Amino acid sequence: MDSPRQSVSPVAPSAFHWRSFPSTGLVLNDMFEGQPVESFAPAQAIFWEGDAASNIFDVQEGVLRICRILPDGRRAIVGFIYPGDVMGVSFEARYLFSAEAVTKVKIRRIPRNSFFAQVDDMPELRQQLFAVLCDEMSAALDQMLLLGRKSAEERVVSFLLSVHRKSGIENTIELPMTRLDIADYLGLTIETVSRMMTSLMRRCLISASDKHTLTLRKMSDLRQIAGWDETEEQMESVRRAVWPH
Amino acid sequence: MDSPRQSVSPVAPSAFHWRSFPSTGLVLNDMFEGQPVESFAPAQAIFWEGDAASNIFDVQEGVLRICRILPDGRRAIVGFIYPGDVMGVSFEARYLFSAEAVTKVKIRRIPRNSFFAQVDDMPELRQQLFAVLCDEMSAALDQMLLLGRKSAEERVVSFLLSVHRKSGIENTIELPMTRLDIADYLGLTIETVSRMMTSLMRRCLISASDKHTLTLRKMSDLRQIAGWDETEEQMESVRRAVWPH
DNA sequence: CGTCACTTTGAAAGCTTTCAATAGGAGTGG
DNA sequence: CCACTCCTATTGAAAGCTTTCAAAGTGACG
Repeated sequence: MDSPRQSVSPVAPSAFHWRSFPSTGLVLNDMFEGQPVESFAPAQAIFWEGDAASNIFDVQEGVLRICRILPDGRRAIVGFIYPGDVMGVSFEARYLFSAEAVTKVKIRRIPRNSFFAQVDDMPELRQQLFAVLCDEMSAALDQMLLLGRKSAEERVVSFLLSVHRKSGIENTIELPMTRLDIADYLGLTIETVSRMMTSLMRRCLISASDKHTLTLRKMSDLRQIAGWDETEEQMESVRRAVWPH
Repeated sequence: MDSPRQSVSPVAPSAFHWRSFPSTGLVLNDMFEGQPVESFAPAQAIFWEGDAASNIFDVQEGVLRICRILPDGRRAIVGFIYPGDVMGVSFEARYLFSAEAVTKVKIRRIPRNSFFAQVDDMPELRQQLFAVLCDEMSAALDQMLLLGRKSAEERVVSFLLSVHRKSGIENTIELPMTRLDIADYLGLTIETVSRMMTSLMRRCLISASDKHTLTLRKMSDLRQIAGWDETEEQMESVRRAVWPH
């Protein structure tokens, strides 16, 4: 996937001029240098929704899930966090969601205060912070379309493709999360997720070496099922977040 | 609803100190002063998803819907925009969604370039821009939970309550959008929305003077149906976006 | 080899959608 | 002022997709 470093200096779309800063090459993740690395075991929580949002986190290894819970226990996973992602940059006084380790996870943290103080002073970091927020927003909009208007099969295939785009190697993807996590992410039940997987395998669109390692066999068919037309692919190339000036 | 002016200087949660700037009282909306006011008729589009994101908009009057469409025509409305909202602050080179007038709408626009140039130079505006983005993110997370895990009735009631919070007067709310808009916002069909409304009326939880003007009769019952417990109410008070320092 | 957690599969139930028809309202023209 | 049209909303009945409930299968671990 794109590291923040890569996403800051894309080919500039013609419509704008991009401000050029003295190229220190500083990226958000660098702010965490020198901080101790903390490890979390699978299922451990890093923070809970509603906690005072005292820290910003940099994920070095592993995968996290971020989720919201209804009073009666129903859960929605609103995103998965991969290495290189900066997490907890909500602007509110309290975290908007809980974060839990899916796999073993290594993170570093810095206090919100100093994170924002630094970002406030450095235009380069500021741009990146905006970029992060806008990438998150873009992903959130995609997810709303998925949850509101896609069928179970479309949701599962969309998910597989998005994992592939983020962390796929060749045509194989790793799904470190459980079926329950996937279900809560897609607004389905574990049974439905399982059935859709089975159905895709029977049709040879995917195959599984083990339950958490899949191979995507027919990308173009899968893309069509997910509703990822060429337009969407096109969009990808311009969804590099940048600060116009 | 809260104007940006109000949301910038809330009671500070105890965990942080808030940077105090020379109080110019400048708000994002002020950046649009002097710009001509443009009018749009209901159903007119202000911009389309994928258009070059050349402008930022300030909504003075009316209500807009912002939506995404699947290749086959299925539509998801990802939000409604009310007066005072600033729209189009995506960070990408192209708009992430289409914006269409629900009612007659009056807007002003400024070029992205100058919007960001100004914001970049003024810490006060910067904070507000972050605030806007984070409010949007918070709303997006709420919506994902709604779409992924709430029943039809819970969705409709949640919607009514959120409209009430944004623009309710006493216990009455205006729903300028059609049932189709509401359905596309809630991931339902118009028939289901209609049935839920009918059901709520039969139980005297709401009543309607006309199809677009409702009275919420039993707020606490409605809140319970929507899954808005006291915790959530509590959250509201700390969801005033601010820049920690 | 037994336990436990996760996953898969089957069958029935349930909720929402689809299809179809009716009703209500605003605007137009005779 | 009424008839007519169009669009939106409501209501009913049947269909469909996903969920729920239940049971069996799989794999990691002690």
